[in-house]
Amino acid sequence: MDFKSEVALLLSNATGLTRDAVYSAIEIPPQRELGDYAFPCFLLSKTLRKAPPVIAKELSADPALTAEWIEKVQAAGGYVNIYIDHGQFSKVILTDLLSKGRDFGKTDEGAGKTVIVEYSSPNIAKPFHVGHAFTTVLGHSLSRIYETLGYKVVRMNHLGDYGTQFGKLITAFRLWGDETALRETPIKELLRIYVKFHEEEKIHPELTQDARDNFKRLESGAEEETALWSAFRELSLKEFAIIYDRLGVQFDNYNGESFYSDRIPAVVDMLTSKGLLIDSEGAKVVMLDEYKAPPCIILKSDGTTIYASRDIASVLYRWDTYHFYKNIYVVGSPQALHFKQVFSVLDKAGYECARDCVHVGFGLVKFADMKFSTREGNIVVLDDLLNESIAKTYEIIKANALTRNTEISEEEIRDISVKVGIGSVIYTYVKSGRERDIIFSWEEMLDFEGDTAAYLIYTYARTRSILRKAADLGIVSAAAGEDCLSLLSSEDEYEVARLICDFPDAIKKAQNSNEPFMVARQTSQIARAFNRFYNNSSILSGTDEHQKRARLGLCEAVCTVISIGTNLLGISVVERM
RNA sequence: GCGCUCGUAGCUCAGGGGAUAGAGCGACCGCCUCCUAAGCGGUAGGCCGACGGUUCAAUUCCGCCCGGGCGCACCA
Repeated sequence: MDFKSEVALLLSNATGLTRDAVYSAIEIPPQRELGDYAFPCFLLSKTLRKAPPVIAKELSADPALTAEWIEKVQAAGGYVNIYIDHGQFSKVILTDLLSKGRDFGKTDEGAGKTVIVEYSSPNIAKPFHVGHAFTTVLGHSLSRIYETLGYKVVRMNHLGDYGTQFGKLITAFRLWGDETALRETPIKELLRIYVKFHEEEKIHPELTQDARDNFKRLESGAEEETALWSAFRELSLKEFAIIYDRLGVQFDNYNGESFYSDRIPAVVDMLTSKGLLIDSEGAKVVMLDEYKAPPCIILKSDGTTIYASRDIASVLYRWDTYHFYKNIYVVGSPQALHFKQVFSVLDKAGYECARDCVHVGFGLVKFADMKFSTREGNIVVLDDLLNESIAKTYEIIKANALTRNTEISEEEIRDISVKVGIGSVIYTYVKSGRERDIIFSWEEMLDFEGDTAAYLIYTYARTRSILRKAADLGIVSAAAGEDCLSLLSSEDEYEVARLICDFPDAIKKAQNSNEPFMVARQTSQIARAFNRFYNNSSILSGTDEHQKRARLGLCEAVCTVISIGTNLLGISVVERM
């Protein structure tokens, strides 16, 4: 039973408005004292030609607005405030959750639809930095959110694995490469020779031509060059795999730029045959004035292709292969124009699927007083960030275990540190709207009392601890549908139930706007409400058996929701901390 | 110059036509003989960047301006 839509039904009967119209007009009052649902009467004042407060008064006395779960209906200014029976509300929502368990929030609204999520997409032979982590974390979370709503998700890692830099790498490796180093620390070695190439190039300009020739040979499939390129790619990928493993991320395929390169000529042919390709300053472009965008370059003046052409090829390939419902690109906001151009070109060429392509942008990653021994330039490598976070988390947990004198093994402390340390980094990426720049600050992200992963994980561990204790005491949690659940009618208990009730909706909103933070926010609100309840009420030490079992049921419900929420964000929880 | 985006509490961020604008951090004051005090409560703190417009109602929508960020053809 959905209380809001039941309220809408009653109001619809009383007012003559459609149920949908009422449903969308219903508000949640700003103060608890004002009831649980409110209907603003302003929109009726014109047709009824009465003042809103008058309408509210009349409506609140309407016999149509009665039900056994409605406590009272009260007019307040231009609003009709509806007070529902909190115990019954709690029982209904907890019954729903307890019967579904980890499936709570799942729907099949996406059944039969395929969503492609392109994310992560690092460059081969380059370090994986904190910007890559942003797309990786977002894309991973979005994938899980879509899956929860029944969509089939294809996770694509569009690797930067092609282009003239590979000619340079081949040249450089033949001159200065170290086989052993390449195998041990591939990216470090590749970066080393890449940097050396650029230094040497200044003194020996002939290297540039050699690199170009190598890339040309690679493009035409020459055996030696292809073998080297392939080795660079595979070894880099092996190193990325370690990072993905740490983040708990996986992909369905790694079709990068190289994969699409031989599909570009078809794009050029298609655009040519449709008469969209125009000569401009030596390059071939598609004009996009009607889309209020600058021309999109398809072929450079030297006749070679450019990233826009590759992205167009990839959309067409994906459409042919998956007939996607949505094709999502989790790529930094600065590339907004590029995607607008790519999608516009496809739209202009008559491809309807262009409208189902969406660029999900995100902001910059910044640091507040963090000292990193940055290896190259001012990029921060993700591994360094994770290691540092884990180390600092370890110190905090270790210190706390000592002061609290808990018996906890060194091994377990290490395990908790890894999960909380990595979770803290992930949470920083998903705690606010993705378009915002984010700032890493140890003080903030590792504050165990703030809006952080640690707080969330701690709350989860706390619910687990209570559930374990209850099992020891032989107290059985209330099951779905049990009447004792309606004992959960206090302010604190109702607040938790209400927030849990909104959780599935938060997942849908997150999907709709491609904003994982909506799940993060709802989850953290539930955790906070639970801690308030925990602080004010004793769960296991009461005298009323029914109440104990009901409260334990609430505890179990919160445990389940936090576990679902953190899982959707890609954060791991621990049994105790 | 054009385009996109943002401007809300000291800081980091939610909200998004409607009833007294919220949360976390920080500051101040409190709460453990009791299930994890890594918790909780309270207080202080806002002309929601400025000005106009639409509306019964604007922090929210529209316009203009100011300020920050980003992007504007052969890199990705």
